[in-house]
Amino acid sequence: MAVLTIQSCAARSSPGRLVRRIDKLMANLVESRFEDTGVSFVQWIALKVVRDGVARNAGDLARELSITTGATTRMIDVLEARGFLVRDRGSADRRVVQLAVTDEGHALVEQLQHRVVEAWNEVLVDFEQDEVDVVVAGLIKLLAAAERVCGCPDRHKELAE
Amino acid sequence: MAVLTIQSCAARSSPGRLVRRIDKLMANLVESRFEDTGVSFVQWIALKVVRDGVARNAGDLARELSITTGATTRMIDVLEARGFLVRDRGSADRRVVQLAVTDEGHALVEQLQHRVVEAWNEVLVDFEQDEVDVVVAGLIKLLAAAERVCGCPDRHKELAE
DNA sequence: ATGCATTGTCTGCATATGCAGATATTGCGC
DNA sequence: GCGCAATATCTGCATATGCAGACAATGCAT
Repeated sequence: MAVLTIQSCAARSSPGRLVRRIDKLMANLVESRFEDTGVSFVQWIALKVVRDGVARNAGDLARELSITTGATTRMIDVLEARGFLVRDRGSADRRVVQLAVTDEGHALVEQLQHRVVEAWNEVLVDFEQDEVDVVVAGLIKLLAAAERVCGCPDRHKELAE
Repeated sequence: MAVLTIQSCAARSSPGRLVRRIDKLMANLVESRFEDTGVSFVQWIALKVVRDGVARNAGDLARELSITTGATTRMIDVLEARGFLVRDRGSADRRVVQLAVTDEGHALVEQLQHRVVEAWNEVLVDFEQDEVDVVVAGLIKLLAAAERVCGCPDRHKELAE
C-alpha cells in the first residue's frame, strides 16, 4: 500500500509507462505481420472473439475491444464489407445485432492466429514458463484492481474462458 | 520458451490483452481527474518528461510518448499555445527544437503529479511493495524482449533514470 | 566551396476512436 | 393498449495519431 512515490509515477519503470509501451510495440509487431491481409490487429481480435463466441453482438464486441459502440459499428461495417463478418438483426430482440464470422473470416482468424502466437513466442523466447505465469498473474491482479477503482462498467457476464 | 499456445494467444489472460486493457483503464482513470485542467494524460506525460529533462527536443519527446514526430509537432503546438511549453530553435543545430516548460507548465506538472500518484495508489492499495516490484520487473523484461524483436529504433541514449 | 546524403521538424491527408445526440425496439406500469 | 423509461445500435462531428512527402539545416566527400 502507498507503493508508488512521486519519483516513480511516470518514470521509465512506472507500470503505466511500461504497459503503454508494450501495448504499442506488440500491436505494431503483430500488425507488421498482417500486412498482406490488410487487416489491423484490432480487427483480428474482433474476428477472433466473435468466432470464439466471446462476443455475440455489437455491444459485447465493444466491451471486448475496449472501444465505444460507435467505433465498433464502423469496424463491423468494414469487416462486413470485406466479407469476414455478417450482421444479423436478432429475431428475439430486434435491437441487438448478432454477429457471426463467415467461412472466409474463420479461415482468416485461423491463419493469423498462428502469426500472433509466433510473434509472441519470439518475444518470450528467453522466458521460462513460470516467469510468464508470474507476469500474467500480476497483470490479472492489476487489471482487477484498476477495474475496481474505475467502477468498471463492463463487469459483464464472465464468459468463462 | 514456446510458452504461448494457440489457446492463450488472445484470451482474456493473454499478456497482450491485459496490457492493452490496463493501459486504457488507467489512462481514463487519470484523465478523469484532470478534467478541470483540460489537459490530457498524454499531454501531462509530455510536460513531465520535458520538465525532468528526459526529453529535451521534439524528437526525444516523440520517442518518449511512443508517437510519431508529426503527432508530436501538433501536441507541442497545443501546449505552446496554452503557455505550458516553449519552443526554442537551437542555436547550435538550427534543425532541432529545444523544449522547455514555462513556470506555468511547471506548476501544472507538480499539481497533476500528485493526482497521478494518488490514482495509482488507490489501484495498488491491495498490493504489497514486493508484489509491485515483481510486476514491474516482469514488465521491464517483457518490454526489453519486445524491443529486441522489433529491432526497436529507439534504443536511444539511456538517460539514466 | 560544391554537391549530396542525412537529420529534425512540419504539413496534408487518411483513419481510428471518443462523445453526444438520434433512432428503433423493448418492457413495464397503468 | 398507451405512454414512458431503458436499451442497443447508428450517425455527425471533433480530436489524436499514423504515414509519407516537403522543407530546412547540417555535415561529409571530393
